[in-house]
Order: sequence, then structure tokens, then C-alpha cells
Amino acid sequence: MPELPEVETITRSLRPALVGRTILAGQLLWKRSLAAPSAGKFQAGIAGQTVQEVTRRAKFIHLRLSASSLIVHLRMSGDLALVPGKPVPGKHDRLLLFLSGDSTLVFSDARKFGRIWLLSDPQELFARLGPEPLADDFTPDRLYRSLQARRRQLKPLLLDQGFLAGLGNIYTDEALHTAGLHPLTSSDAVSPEQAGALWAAIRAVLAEGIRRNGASIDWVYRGGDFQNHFRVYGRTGEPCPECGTAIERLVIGQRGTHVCPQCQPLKEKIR
DNA sequence: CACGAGACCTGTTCGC
DNA sequence: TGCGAACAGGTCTCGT
Repeated sequence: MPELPEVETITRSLRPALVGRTILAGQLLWKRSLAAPSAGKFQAGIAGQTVQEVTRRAKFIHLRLSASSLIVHLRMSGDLALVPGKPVPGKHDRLLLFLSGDSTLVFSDARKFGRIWLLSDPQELFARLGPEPLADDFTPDRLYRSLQARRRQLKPLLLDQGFLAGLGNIYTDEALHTAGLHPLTSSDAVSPEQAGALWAAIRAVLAEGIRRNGASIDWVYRGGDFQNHFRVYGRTGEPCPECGTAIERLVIGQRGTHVCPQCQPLKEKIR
């Protein structure tokens, strides 16, 4: 489920409930959910630490603890929730963290793609990430220059977390449609004006996603309702909200991609 | 460097 | 109804 707005929504909901709590013990139910360190070091390292801060970087949830950092990536189907008491593990629960104040932080993940790290320095993970799209240092000019520096199709480039950190399949399709750019456009063919439109579209789409508490699709429900406001994502064959043309589905970089052929013309020839 | 395919996983929906 | 195929919000690694 999670792209930047969904992760931000979860982070905001957990923050007030988690800060100040102490982790008493952990119960790892699926070994591979733990990326680092080893299970033994994790159990020993986590116990007794208090949550100082809960923040988001790209699609990572960062719990800054007294002596280290607990970092969670939800990938496709992960979820992180605080529940009262000490629950019986559910079918998809992968890690339980028992907290002071008689509550439990539950990491569940049907598809088992999600990962958890306990690190002394979060930069181990964050150093490779591109700019945060909602931060002040992400400017239209910076986007234009970084697009010019590459020669890649826009869609895969925007999904590249080292280029820009936080967009996923939904918000990329939505942003490209809002900006009127075809996902196969070569990044170095984007004009300064188009880059400015893309910059504004990325920020607008992410801000709307956050405002609507993210999108909730399928069985993963968190109360967000952005899924009811998609312009193109998952709307193959339905009319474009701008011009009424039927939305098409393409596969680009092995990801389902939704475009309005009228609003997002592909001008250049594809080599 | 850019790109496509395959892996990692389970669950739901689609098509015949 | 049944059953396999296709598909799903992400990312890594390998080969060309």
C-alpha cells in the first residue's frame, strides 16, 4: 500500500502514541523481515530502549531510540500499528514489539517484502536517497537540472529512489498526468517549463494524498480516501477527468502505467 | 549508463 | 463452479 503519503499518514498516527515508550522485548515471527542485524543482536539491542522521535524519510519510518535507530520499510503490503495489550500474533504478523504502558507495536506484512533494520547510524540507509520531494531544497530548477543530467524514461526515473525519494507507482502516474507529460518521455527532452509543471504536480499530488490520509486499496485499509480521487491510476478505459478520452494502460519498466493519450502526448520518437 | 527480466511472497481478481 | 493466469502500492540483482 505505501508510498510517501501513506507512510507519512502512518508516521503521524504513531508519533504521539510511541514517543516516550520503552521497548521491553521483541518477538520476531518471520526471520527475513529483519534485514539487520542478526536476530540475536536485534533482541539484545532493542530491549530497554526508549522511543525519542518518530519521523519519515522517503518511504522509511524512522524510530529514533535512546541508543540506535529502528527503521521500517513497508514495501508492498507492510503495515505498522499500535495495539493495546499483548495480542496473539495474527497470520500476517512478522514482528511484535512489546512496549511499556501495556501496548504492542505490530509489524504485519502479508507478502513478506517489508524490511526492518536496527542501526547505529540511519545514514547507512538514507545516504543513497534522492531529495525529499516536499522539502525546501527540492526546487523546480533542481528538478530540471537533474532531469537534464540523465537520459532516462520519466516513469522509471521518478520511481528511482536515488533520483527522488518517495514516489511510487500511483503518485508517479498521477503526477505525470497532472503535468501533461508522457511517462516514456526522455528526461533530457523536458523543457524548463515542463520541469516546473512536473515539480508542481509532484508536490500537489503528494500534498493531496497526505491531506486525504493516503490511499487505501484492496484489503489494506487505513481510512485514507485518496483512492476515490485518482485521475488515471487504475482507471483504464474510464474517461480522463480533463478531456474525457479513455485512459490507457501501458507497461513501462514492468509496472502498470496509466495515461491519457490526449493530455499526455508522446512527441519524440522512441528509439 | 540505461533497460529488461527475474527474484522475493501471498492474496485477490480475471478470463475461459 | 473450477482453475490457472494475471495482477498488486517496492526494490534488489543480474545480463545485455
